[in-house]
Amino acid sequence: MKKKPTKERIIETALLLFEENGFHAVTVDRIVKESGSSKGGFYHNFKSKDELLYTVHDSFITYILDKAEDAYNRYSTPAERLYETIRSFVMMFELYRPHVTVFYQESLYLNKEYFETIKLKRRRYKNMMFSLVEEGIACGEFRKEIPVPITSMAIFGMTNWTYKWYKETGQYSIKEIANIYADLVMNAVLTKEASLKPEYARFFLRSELETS
Amino acid sequence: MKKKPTKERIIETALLLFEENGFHAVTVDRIVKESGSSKGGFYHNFKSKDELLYTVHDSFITYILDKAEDAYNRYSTPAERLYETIRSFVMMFELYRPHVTVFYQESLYLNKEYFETIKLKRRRYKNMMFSLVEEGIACGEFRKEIPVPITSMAIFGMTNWTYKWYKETGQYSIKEIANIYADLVMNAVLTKEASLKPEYARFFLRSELETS
DNA sequence: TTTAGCAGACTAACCAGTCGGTTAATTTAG
DNA sequence: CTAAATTAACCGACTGGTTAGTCTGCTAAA
Repeated sequence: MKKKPTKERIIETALLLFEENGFHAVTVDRIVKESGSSKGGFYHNFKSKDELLYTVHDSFITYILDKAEDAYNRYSTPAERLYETIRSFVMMFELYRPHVTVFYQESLYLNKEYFETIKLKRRRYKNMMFSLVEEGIACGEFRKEIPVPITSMAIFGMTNWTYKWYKETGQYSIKEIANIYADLVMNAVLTKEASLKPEYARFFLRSELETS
Repeated sequence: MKKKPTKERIIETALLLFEENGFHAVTVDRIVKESGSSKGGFYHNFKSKDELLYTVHDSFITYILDKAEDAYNRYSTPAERLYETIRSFVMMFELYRPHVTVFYQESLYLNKEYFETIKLKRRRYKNMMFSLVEEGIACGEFRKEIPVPITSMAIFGMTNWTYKWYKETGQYSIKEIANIYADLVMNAVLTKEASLKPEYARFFLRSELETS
């Protein structure tokens, strides 16, 4: 049984403590104690408590940017891309819910320089969603009466909010939730014609009656 | 020119400071200074810094519960009730955005007893949304394949998230945003038949072409 | 020998809350 | 109505506890 490196142990412990108690309510002494490390160990691996917070932020946004680019490259129509982006984002909560919580809850407390770096990556993610919706409207798959920025932020809100309530032990699996969210969004944005395309039928949930 | 009472001035100042900097990054000394009061004035009006945080929380949740009950009583079909609830919720941001920010951002730091009180009211609001969706499915206006809890939380997420990005100076007015959100949700949840009812036509945005 | 990694006692700064005192309003007594 | 007494509202210097970060030193690997 080989022990994980100190740095990793500190990050993992801090992540869970920050999630539950908030950045300011968690002391370095507590992180150090619960991760089985020491003040010396902590400040050997991190310049400051702020740098630790930044590390947690960056690991998540880097991961999710990667996933979104992936969904974009694997599919060719806006409808498919949006569908996959939403599903992969929601399914990410299985592994990264604590990261997301800290990301959205504690970013206020990031130092100015750290905050700027994160903001850039965050903006890149936002722009990807805007483009997705814009392309969908441009090619006639999405309804043209829904404005790009508001629709995009609505989708973000719906998916991001999951961190506030999702529990692994809940009655719906993360995959089911992902499919429901994707269904809701596709119903909300697709034009009538696009939603009737047989190759897009897979986007929609089926009611029990239809299956019989 | 009569001055507002100390208590109000403290609440208003604290609200803005908490919103921008977070509860723990704002000291009582700073609140006192920027509101033109003093330590004595502060502790005369509040038992503790925690009680001030509670006051801010309670004023918002009480207001929004009221609005939701109102929307419920003024209309008689689930579709109309949901439509109005969403619109009144989003329009609330015009006045209460700082409250909402503090409500969702700093509730971690509420004392146990205070937190319990707020949790009860929060739960009442959640239950209202669940009932709304449930009744819509039961009477056949909403699609029966969308599960009540997930759909409800999706609607919450979409609307609540607004506090993260809404600016009064943005290109869309709060009323426009409210109408767009309501359109998206109605498209997502209504059955085909319900959405064709002429009395529900007002729920949907019209594209420029249709108006000519 | 050197140095990376870590341990833990120590410190300086910060901050929520206290306390003794002041002023202004309201109530009571004559 | 007037003076005295009481209370509400407020002021700001001070304190005691807390906490991020430092520093000296130890151990084991290179």
